[in-house]
Amino acid sequence: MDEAQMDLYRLKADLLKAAGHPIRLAVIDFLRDGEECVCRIAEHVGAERSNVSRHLAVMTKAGLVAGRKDGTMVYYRVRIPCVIDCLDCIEQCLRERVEAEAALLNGG
Amino acid sequence: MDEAQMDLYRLKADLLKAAGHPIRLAVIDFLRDGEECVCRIAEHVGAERSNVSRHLAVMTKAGLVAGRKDGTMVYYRVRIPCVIDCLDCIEQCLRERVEAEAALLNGG
DNA sequence: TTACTATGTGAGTATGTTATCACGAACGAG
DNA sequence: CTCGTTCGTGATAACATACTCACATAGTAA
Repeated sequence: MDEAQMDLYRLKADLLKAAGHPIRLAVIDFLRDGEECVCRIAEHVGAERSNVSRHLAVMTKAGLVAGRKDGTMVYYRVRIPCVIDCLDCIEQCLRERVEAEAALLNGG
Repeated sequence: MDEAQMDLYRLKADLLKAAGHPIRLAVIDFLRDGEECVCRIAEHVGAERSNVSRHLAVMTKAGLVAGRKDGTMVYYRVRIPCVIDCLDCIEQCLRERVEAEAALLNGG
């Protein structure tokens, strides 16, 4: 097991962990169409602002999103465009799994 | 925020969390070309068998992999084919991020 | 039967994550 | 200036995860 290869796995795992929370997925989805302030994000996902702020910090550290300050507001946006595609791919995985389970139940 | 939508986010997050560990990513990568027993997996990723066994249990619960018993051995395989594509997509995200950072350093 | 192997699991410890509350810094309005 | 808003963060508690060791189970082989 190559150590450089293991480092790549670590980077990938960090990215996956940063995305692996329902609130954070909801945030990313909300930012699909453009930037939003923390206040609106918190309202949309139905969580406390301080909590959302921490989730945004986690995603910022992972490079998933980025914030832009404007007065008292901070507007966040998705930083890597293909993250959206990845999440759609995950949803496809979920559908595949559900279909496989259904096939199993039908004696496939 | 729709409750059904939140449930979908929870499912996605569970899948992402199940994949979000370097050892587990190494295992999935190792299983690209077919099934392998726990013994060989543990040897390949350089971790204790009991530890690998637990990681496999996590991934099995999430539906990422599945095991097949044959004598004393248990052979694991990737259960959802498109998981492989997803991970390649994640790697692409990593590359995009690195390029964005490089562009930033070059004054882009 | 005994000896050996492969696998999984209970117990314990260490570490990491999440949510909440209270607070402070930064900014705009008046 | 003061007041209210937005945002982030320290402290804490509750919870989840990861790893190791020792052991149990289930199978193979002699």
